[in-house]
Amino acid sequence: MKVERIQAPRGTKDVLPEEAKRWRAVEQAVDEVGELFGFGEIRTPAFESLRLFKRAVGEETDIVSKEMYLLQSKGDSSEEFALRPELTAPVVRAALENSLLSGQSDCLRLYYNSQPNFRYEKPQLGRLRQHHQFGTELLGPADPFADAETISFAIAVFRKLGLKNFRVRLNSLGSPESRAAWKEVLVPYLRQHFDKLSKDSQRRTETNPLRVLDSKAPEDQEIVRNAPIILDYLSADDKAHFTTLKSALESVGIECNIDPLLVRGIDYYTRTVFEVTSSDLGSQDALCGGGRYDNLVEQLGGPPTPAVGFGAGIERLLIALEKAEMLRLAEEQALIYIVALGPEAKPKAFETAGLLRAAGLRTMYDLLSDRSMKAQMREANREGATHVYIIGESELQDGAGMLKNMQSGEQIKVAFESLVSHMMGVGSSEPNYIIHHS
RNA sequence: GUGGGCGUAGCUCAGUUGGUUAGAGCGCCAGGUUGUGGCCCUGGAGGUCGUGGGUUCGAAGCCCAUCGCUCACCCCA
Repeated sequence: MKVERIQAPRGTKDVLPEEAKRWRAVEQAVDEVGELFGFGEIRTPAFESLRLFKRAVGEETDIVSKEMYLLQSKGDSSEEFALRPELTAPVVRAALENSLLSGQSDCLRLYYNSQPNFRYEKPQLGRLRQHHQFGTELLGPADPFADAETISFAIAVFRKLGLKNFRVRLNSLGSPESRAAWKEVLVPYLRQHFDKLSKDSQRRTETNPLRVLDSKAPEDQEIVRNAPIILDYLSADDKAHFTTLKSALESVGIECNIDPLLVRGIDYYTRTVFEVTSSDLGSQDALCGGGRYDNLVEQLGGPPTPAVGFGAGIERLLIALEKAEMLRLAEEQALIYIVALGPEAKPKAFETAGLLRAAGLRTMYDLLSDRSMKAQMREANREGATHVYIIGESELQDGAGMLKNMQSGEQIKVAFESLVSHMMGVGSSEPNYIIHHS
């Protein structure tokens, strides 16, 4: 009988047990940093009203115009939905919907962890159709230290995980007024060199001139290099904001590369934009991207509320950590493997495992039927058992099993009823991962 | 979306200009040790050569399509 195998959808990945340990290490690090910074966790639905993204991210952006998964809705609702391609808009929506902003003059500090995002793209290493992000959103503060706080949150996670070979790129896109002034100079400049620009950049000159700046096409490089830069068109306030941010980051040892060519593909950004890239990643090298979005909350129907945040890709972070061989998982705590010989021993093994587990001791036993001692021992060894507790016919008779230390090979008889207390002296409660820093 | 590379056992890979029963290492299972793991020795299981067509006396190798991975672009986390 030949049955067609159904595959996982293109651009999605299964996370298997070994890999899942690495995921948990990253997720733990994010939660710890969130705790450390006093941010509260938020989780939002995987799909939202399509209008949310059209309004927030921008209808002309690639993300909205060609990368969204649209959902067909049942019933008579004419509402269209989309799997979320990013998290800032949903988080802002949730904050407004749950009145998190009203009645408090303080700022709202939110973070999210391991949240799936969906974009219909051609898959590549580090570019999936479903990928996961952690990130933050600070709603309320206009202060440049909020920008510094945001970047430093991201860096704290990376440092905690021992990531190296990463670089922070920073730029300011200015307030809408500054940007308009700059565009008035930039667009004529690009038109002036129109013939020499790459096809893509010619198109972008009209649709999204900012994006010409981070073109990688060789023929664009010189034109881009001599193009008017936004930093020269910033208002006094924009400039002061940027300067304060730069020195704040410097004061905590976060090195930034000011990159006037850094633009980002989402419409809502104002002033600060930044990106963290890794040299261990190939062409999809952005680990984290974010910036300030002072007008978005209002655009989504809230009160005028300045805000800043970032999103970071977990799959990419894991690739970078693996390339640099950074994330080492520590050896596990004690593990007891019960070897049961014969059908009479199995119930006793199950019962004993229950007692050990109730006492917080990791315990396993063979789930296959009637396997030889050799097979069970081999599996115990493979699973990394520190101890094996053997229950056979004679052990059942005299009420005591054989406890073997797998490292030394020594074995002693331990009565069924005293096994738990005996093992309690052996177990440890080490954390299940450690991180190497150099 | 555009252009290039790849697809042989669970994994990493061999497979000579198309030529009989498609191989290795690791892993897995069993035996050597009638109730003792790791090391060693012996044996075994496991492959519609990604899938579907085509060319040919004959295809893992050639041609076409398709699926998947991958690299660069586009875009981005």
